[in-house]
Amino acid sequence: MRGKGGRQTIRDLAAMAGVSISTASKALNDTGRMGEETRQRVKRVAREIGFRPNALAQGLLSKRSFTIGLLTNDTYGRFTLPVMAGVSEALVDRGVSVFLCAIEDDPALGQVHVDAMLDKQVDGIIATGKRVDRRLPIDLSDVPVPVVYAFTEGGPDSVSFRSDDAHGATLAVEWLKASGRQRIVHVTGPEDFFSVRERSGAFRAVTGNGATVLFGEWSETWGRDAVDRIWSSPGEKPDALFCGNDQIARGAVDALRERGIRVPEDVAIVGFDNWEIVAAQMRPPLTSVDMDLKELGRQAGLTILALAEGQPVEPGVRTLPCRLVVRQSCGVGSPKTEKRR
Amino acid sequence: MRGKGGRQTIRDLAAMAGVSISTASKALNDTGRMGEETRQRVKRVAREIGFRPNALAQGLLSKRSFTIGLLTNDTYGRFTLPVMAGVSEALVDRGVSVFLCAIEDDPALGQVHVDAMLDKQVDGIIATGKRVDRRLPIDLSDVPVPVVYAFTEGGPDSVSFRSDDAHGATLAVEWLKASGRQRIVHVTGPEDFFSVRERSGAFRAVTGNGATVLFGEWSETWGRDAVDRIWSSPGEKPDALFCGNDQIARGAVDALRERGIRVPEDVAIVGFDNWEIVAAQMRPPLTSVDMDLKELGRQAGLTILALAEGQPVEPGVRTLPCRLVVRQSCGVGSPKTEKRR
DNA sequence: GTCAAATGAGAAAACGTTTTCTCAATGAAA
DNA sequence: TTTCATTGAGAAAACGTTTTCTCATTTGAC
Repeated sequence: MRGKGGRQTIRDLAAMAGVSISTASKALNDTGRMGEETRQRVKRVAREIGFRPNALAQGLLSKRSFTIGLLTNDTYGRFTLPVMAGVSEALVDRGVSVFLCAIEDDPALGQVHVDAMLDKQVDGIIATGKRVDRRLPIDLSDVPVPVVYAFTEGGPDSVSFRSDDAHGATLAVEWLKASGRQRIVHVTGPEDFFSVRERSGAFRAVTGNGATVLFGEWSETWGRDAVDRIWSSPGEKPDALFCGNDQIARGAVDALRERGIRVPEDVAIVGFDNWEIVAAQMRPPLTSVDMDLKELGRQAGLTILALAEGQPVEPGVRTLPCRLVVRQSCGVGSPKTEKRR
Repeated sequence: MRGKGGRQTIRDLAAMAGVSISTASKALNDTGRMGEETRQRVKRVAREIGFRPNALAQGLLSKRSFTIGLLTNDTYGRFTLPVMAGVSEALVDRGVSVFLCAIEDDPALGQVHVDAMLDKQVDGIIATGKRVDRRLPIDLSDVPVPVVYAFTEGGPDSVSFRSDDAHGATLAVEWLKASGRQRIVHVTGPEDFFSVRERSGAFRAVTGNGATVLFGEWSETWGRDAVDRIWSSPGEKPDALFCGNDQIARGAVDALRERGIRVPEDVAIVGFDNWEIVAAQMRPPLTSVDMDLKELGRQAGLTILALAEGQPVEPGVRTLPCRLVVRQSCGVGSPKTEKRR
């Protein structure tokens, strides 16, 4: 019935149901006036022939395409994928589809994608990236549709979402303290990252003044180097490491093992990002702070939808709480459940 | 000029250029007949006001939306992301945008996404997955638009693309042999994977009959276990391991190091997938077979476009050659370049 | 000067919807 | 019966393009 060359239009439907096009439309949308029997007949025929309205035609008239764009410069997709999943999940049952545009760091490419999306009359654009304190290489401040920023820096007066990294760090430290650790060291990424400063700030605040923070890069190598540096200097050694991401944690655990130091018995480890593919494969599996990027995506999706519908949305930065995903790198005494705020 | 409420339509453009709508349209599309001066004037005004035609209106008329859908059940995006990048790269400068739909393994969700895309009149759908010998949880055999399968099993008479895993395995083995290795063992994933059989088949063919193949799972743990098993059994030890993926390779390297066996001096390692984030962070960095999924995506994109334009495309499975990405896990004597077929 | 061909440009139809307007038929109140 | 409100349903306009027609004017050949 379907299939063969082009879909059924409302004109076909109207003919089959023996009504006019306008009546057919009104029947389907539960608007207008007509006999109940007529309305049901149209609906029944529609169901039978599998009629689905052409969204292009609807969009032309309604000025709503039920389409949004997700712009990202995060090539690996490590941050973008969860965000995308959240956006999609929030919007799919409202009939909204998502254009994904990976623009690397190329402004020209970005412009091409943005233009293509605007031509297609997207109802809004969500900008996302790989770093919360950097802008995308393209200026979205005067595109003619609403824009929401997620995990990337937005312009002034923009609506943006990011995780509450200070909260994440606090969760980690409190967990370590609660499991009896006294001397916690924070091994993290480059200090010019906003999230590094957020996390280390909270770390210092919660641990007290003296606590050590080591800044480096986002790599396993740095995790190993940091451990080497700590354990080859004199003085008391830490009984816990809070690492700035899961890769650093991985490097640290490897280096500890090589030194014959046991995790979690001698040293407990907490990571950041909860990058499943790393955290869960480690031995022992890594307890890690999850930024809940999917939820962030969900909220960004709902917000862009609200904006598209003309609802007012307060500009500003919204931060979302983190979660601690407990695995075995902090000891087995700990409950295995997740901890939420 | 732009921005304020709604974009300029061709009607505005025509008025500003002092011509009729039809003349404006023909001027922009270099069709129809008119004075050269008129044509240029229209184009100039269009440029000045930044006119861009509404793709919804164009699509309504032309039956082409310049939009395609990418359907995937690969949640991590490990395979989907490179494919997506290739698709997008191939299509963006032809004005085609891509809907990304992650459907997990949920048929109902898949149907919702497919329906939404069809409503939006996508010109075609590319189906992609996480495993070459499994179907998506939804039947695409009678959607009314062209479908191309990439890195997932397509129906009979479908057009599909996958990497030539036998070729990849051959590349790996020949590289190891060329660098003087004699006793190569293949440590790979579960035998019920088509790609495992492809690779191990080629491995056996190239190494000669006696060569050992160990089937297991796709994890670091299995890589470690395999090394333990090999080195704790009696007999001559291998001087090279060809691993079924990069995670297995990683586990193997870790286990070897713990045994004091040097990589690459004592044992050379080649991985599969060239998953940058794993392969490049390892120490030593891992030489790995790259399935060139981006190229696969590019070709899928071009193919779906051809189909959308009504060009005939031969059904069947197309396999694409792999590349060997040489890093340091096979010795430094080897050239540092990539090897292609 | 006549006629055919070429040129320049606009009118109108079409794409598939939704929405507003119109109108005839029905029913009820006087 | 007349009048008026209500009901059911269709006609037409609109959304922003592209394309096909039509037509008046100019050009060129004789």
